[in-house]
Amino acid sequence: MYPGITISDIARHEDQEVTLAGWLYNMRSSKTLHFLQLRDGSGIIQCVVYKPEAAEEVWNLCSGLTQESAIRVTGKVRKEPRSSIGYEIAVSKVELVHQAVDYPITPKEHGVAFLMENRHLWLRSRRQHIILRVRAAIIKAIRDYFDNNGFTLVDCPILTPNACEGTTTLFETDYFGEPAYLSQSGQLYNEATAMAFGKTYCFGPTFRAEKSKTRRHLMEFWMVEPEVAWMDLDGDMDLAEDFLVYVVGRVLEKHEKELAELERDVSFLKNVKKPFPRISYTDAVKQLQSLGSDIQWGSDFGGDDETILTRQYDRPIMVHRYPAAVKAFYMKKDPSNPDLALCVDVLAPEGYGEIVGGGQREDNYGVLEASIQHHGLPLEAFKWFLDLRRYGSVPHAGFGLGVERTVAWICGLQHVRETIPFPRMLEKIWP
RNA sequence: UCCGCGGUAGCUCAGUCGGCAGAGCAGGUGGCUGUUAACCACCCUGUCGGGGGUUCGAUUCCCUCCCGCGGAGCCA
Repeated sequence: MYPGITISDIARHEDQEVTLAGWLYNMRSSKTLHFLQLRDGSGIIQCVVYKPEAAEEVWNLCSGLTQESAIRVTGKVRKEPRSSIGYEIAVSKVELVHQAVDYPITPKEHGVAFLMENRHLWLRSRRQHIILRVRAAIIKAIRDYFDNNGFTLVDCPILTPNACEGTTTLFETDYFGEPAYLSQSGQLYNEATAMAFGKTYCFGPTFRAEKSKTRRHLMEFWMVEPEVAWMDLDGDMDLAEDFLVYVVGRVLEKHEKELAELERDVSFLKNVKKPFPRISYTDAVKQLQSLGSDIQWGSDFGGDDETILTRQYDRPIMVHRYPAAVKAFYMKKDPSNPDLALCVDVLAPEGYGEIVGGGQREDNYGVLEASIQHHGLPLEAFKWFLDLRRYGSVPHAGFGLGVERTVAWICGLQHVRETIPFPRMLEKIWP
């Protein structure tokens, strides 16, 4: 058995008798008519049972159907101008495969807590369905961009022996009696693969055990991380800009209708064109202060600062050269001012904030070794990483893009929890 | 971890200045020849988050715990 004709494909079967397999999304009835809304994962179509023309057992079976019961419906595909998809099914036969009892998500309003408890069922709802399809399209566009531009996919390990950056809290697991940690970034391993392949990217889940409880945080999230040998910070910004323009353009090109169904105002997305404003951290701080923020040079932006700053622009902005003191140990210092790191964050507009973080890496053995020690990290754990600076060290750079934040931004969502099928949130790991 | 808001029917919520708990939806029954979160009528539904306290009486006031939501910090 293999699924046959799908609803998305129904236009090619006009005036033919077809059998569709799916679930009953909703039903409305009157004395002589049943309107079955059939959902098959590819779409929803209305199936009409007209009593005077229907077999008695078909009519009676439909009278007892419940929301989300599994059925096979046979009937003729006919053009119907009143239908939102232009077609409906004139039913001749219905087979009940499984009767659902008391499906909890009714076609009415529900609260987020209830829906998250029923996330395994919520995925069947129209809005969630659209969001996850757009997510899939975004991921496809990301892969296509790198695959078509000379990058090799070289994935990084998820189980790691030590903290990559030594800054954030990691999930610890037991690795045959030794502690191991779930990766929070493929960054360090990516530097090794870039020295082997030139242009690489990794794409997978990453884990942060931080007690973050905001609309922008998940404990488990997906990140794509390109890394390029012989690339400096300016090249890194060129790449991030070109990449984001491509991804947003691809989604708009193929999924604008879905975004409209999510009531996304796509005008901001249509502004995602080169060039993105490139603002130094120092200038951004001055700009924020003139806008009323009490931020001081040297501290990282707060959520409000990011929102205030991004609202000044009509497209993503790239803020570069943050104070080295607030950045990771592997960031290369700006030769013209060693208090600054050669790094960049891309901030999405409309208050969505940081979706990309990256920069140029320290390629000098002695400087990197000192930085590891300065950050209080164990040198022996980074021996292999230092090796990359002993054997043909070259300038290199890269960045990481958070998939869920990108999906939230493109879809215009309030919270990242709807951008992944089963979000892992603070102290909430069910379903 | 901290700050704020909340927990009342299966769901979304109202309400009780301390005195028999109430709407809509869902579910059930009946009605309606084209519905689009269909509509109309009737019926059914409660540990008012848990524990303790004050009180003649607590769902309501107080304390405490649990859970949820929003935000901060940190980050993608």
